[in-house]
Amino acid sequence: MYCIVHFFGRQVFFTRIFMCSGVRKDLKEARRQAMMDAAEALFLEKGYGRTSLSDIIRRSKGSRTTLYENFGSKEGLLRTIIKEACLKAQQAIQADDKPLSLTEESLVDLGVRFAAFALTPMSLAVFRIIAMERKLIPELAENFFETSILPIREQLIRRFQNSLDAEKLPCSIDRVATVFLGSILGDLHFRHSLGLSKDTPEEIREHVRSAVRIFLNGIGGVERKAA
Amino acid sequence: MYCIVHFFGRQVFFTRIFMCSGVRKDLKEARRQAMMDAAEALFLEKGYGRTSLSDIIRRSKGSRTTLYENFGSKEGLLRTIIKEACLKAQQAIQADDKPLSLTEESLVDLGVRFAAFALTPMSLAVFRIIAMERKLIPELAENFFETSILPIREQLIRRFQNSLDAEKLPCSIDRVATVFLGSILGDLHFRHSLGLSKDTPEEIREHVRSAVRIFLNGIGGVERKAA
DNA sequence: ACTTTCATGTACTGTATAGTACATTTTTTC
DNA sequence: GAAAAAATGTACTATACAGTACATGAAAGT
Repeated sequence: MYCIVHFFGRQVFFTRIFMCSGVRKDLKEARRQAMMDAAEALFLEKGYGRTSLSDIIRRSKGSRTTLYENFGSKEGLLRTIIKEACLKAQQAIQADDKPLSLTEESLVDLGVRFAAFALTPMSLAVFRIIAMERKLIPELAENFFETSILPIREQLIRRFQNSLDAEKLPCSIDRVATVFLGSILGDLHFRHSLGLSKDTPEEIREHVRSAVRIFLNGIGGVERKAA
Repeated sequence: MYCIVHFFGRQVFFTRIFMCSGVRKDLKEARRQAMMDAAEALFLEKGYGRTSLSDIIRRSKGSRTTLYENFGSKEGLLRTIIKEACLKAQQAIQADDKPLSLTEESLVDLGVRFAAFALTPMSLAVFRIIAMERKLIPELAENFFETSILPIREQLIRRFQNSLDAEKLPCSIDRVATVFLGSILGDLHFRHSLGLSKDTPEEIREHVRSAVRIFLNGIGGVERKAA
């Protein structure tokens, strides 16, 4: 048995593999994975509509037949990619479930990790694709939201419920969490979605720090200043 | 002279017009406008990639030749539509330049008008299209940002400069304005871009009110609470 | 009224592409 | 080691579409 392994960026696949028995499934799986990697890369790069199956086949060094056996159609491939992306997002977020105290530093850290995740080329591309193809895959749009933003919001809500006096807040805990996340991500996500700017990690941290400061003041329960 | 006027939804165009002299230019302009209306509607509905020129020609009851004479190419048509949308946005925002005091009611009103504008099907569609085609029309992406978000932010910044003591703020005035707008729009725009939910005006107002309250507390300049 | 000019409509071309059918190669089974 | 089964590669089909060329028809000038 021998195999030739190609490296294409972060993408690994096998060709010309003469195997001992029982390895077939692995090969099939490897091909499938190679196709998904290629499709993912191309969808991120050019979007769903502009990516042709031939592109994907070329890049993955696979074949049309294999693609159709694994995914059934172009749409099937898209669904698989998006689902996988959601799964990855979920795992990344769960792995990131650090204990959270309501100090500036702690919230800034949470915010920066959240922003860093949401501004990943991957996250942005998935967002764009779903925004565009939302009529094709509406249930995956929900899935995306539920596995990316919602877990973080719920983590925040739990934390707030334990530490904040709901009576003294200017609005419900749910809204507090929503407003907080929005203030962190709103501007950044909007600009990055449009490909307008690529803020440095330092700039992002500074922005998040500003948002956190205003937020912590904001839920402090002191009387407002009118001008 | 007589003309037959067709109504197709909000779209008006003329066919079979036998005119007195000098009206030709008007007809040409009407045709051009009909095409832009049709293209706009279709781009909003199906996106740029999924809309074919034949669709647009059919819907506008115009002809291929006219389309190419007016816009040169499909991309030219897209550019025209986006530019026009930016222009409309700019006008809508300028018309909306009410005097602003830093009271809760005043900021809620501003926020609600801002959100209402940004969550318009039109605004969302333009956003989606630019996000998707940003590599085709990068300068229009900038243009979009500069004519939609930026004017409002600058209006806020001017207002803040007049009324707030920069020394007492937790961060620069620019960031204050950015964070404020983000806290209002972040969550709403994200969900609406994905087509996930259609909040009622009441819900939007409640959300904006929450954001404004937290914000006004937040810039109050009091010491933060740590937990 | 006749010609010129401009606007419009339509038929066509070349290309790209999703999906299918079949041929080829590799692995398993006996 | 030959036949069967499975996986893979490739050639093809049908279609959709952007863009072009040309034909048709109406208004303007004289």
